[in-house]
Amino acid sequence: MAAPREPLTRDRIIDTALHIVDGQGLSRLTMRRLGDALEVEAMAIYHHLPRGKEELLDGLIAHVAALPAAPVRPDDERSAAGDWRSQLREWGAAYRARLLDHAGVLPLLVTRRNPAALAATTASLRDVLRRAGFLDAAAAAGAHTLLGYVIGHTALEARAQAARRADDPDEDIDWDLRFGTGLNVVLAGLLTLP
Amino acid sequence: MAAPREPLTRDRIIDTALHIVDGQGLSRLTMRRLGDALEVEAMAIYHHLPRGKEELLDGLIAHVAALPAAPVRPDDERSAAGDWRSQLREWGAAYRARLLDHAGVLPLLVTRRNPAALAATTASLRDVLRRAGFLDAAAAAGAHTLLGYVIGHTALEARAQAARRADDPDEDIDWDLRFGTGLNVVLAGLLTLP
DNA sequence: ACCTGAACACCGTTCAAGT
DNA sequence: ACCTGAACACCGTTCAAGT
Repeated sequence: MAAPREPLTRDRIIDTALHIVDGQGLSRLTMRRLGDALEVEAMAIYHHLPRGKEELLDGLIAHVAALPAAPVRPDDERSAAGDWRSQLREWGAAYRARLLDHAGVLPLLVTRRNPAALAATTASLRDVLRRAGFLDAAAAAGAHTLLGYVIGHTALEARAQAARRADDPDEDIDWDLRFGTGLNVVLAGLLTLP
Repeated sequence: MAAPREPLTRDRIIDTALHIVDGQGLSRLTMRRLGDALEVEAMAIYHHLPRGKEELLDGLIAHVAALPAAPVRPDDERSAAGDWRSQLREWGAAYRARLLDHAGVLPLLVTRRNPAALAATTASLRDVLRRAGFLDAAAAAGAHTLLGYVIGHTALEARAQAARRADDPDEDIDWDLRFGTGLNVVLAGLLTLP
């Protein structure tokens, strides 16, 4: 008797696709290979993702990029004024780690596809800054500055790690330190906003 | 008599490819279409770019991303101390404009391909900061912070512009202003570096 | 040296058909 | 409702052949 196959699901499809991207790279993600990994014909995927590969890539972005900055408790009394800096430092470290874990998805984040995928994260950053006392306009601009830095700097890091090989060890950068330094620069600069 | 065809050249190939990407998007850049645009069979391209499409994309990145921050004159006496800020503001505006002009190449900048393409730009930024009086370590970190911000924020902008349509005018962001605000945040924060 | 033609092993996707 | 098989219009690339 055949093993009772797990039913095909949108979530399971996207999880499996992410696994392929993480393990073999974005260019190896094909509908046929994804079908193989799901033990199904490639065409079955279209039943759950009618827009095909476009929808699959949109799903990958949404899965990786939606990491909010604010903790679940929206009005934590214990968070002293000024604590927003360490909260954003923690968020930045977590977001960077997530992007590096799924570095194959990074190029998709810079495409015009699924532009809404970062809306929740941006809104969350804006809220943190607003609660810290920033005016609306400053909070909105600060959120974009922060997110832009984190995504861009992490992209530079991912690129540089590809160049690091035995015959080119002259550039020996501590990326943990460098990311933290830059994040502190941005956080310090936010204080100059009106 | 047939028109004397312009000889095929590495530069002409990459220029034509960039034209296709700018006009039709990265996904429409195929070796066959590129051959058509060059009035040549696609296979002729391989004679000038032996590594094929990989080398073509590497060339696109190098062509778009290598915009130095320092002017040609490396030791301009007239540049007063403190003028480095406006110099970096000008560079940032120019770099952003270039990335937006070739937004289709942006995803390639976040891939692991051609990791050396940003080396010249990074070195140039480091030099500007060093001449402004920053210590070596601070100049290196500051260069990455700046470049990361500019690339990341511009990527956010390119994404957002894809979402802007008639039925979604609630988010009406002045991106020129927003980019400048964030750049000023980063520049102000650099002053906190040792 | 430079380009072509034909061929190979792949793609994403449609569509009628099965259960 | 959910999946399959065959087919279509494409890809990137190799390789022998032309000039």
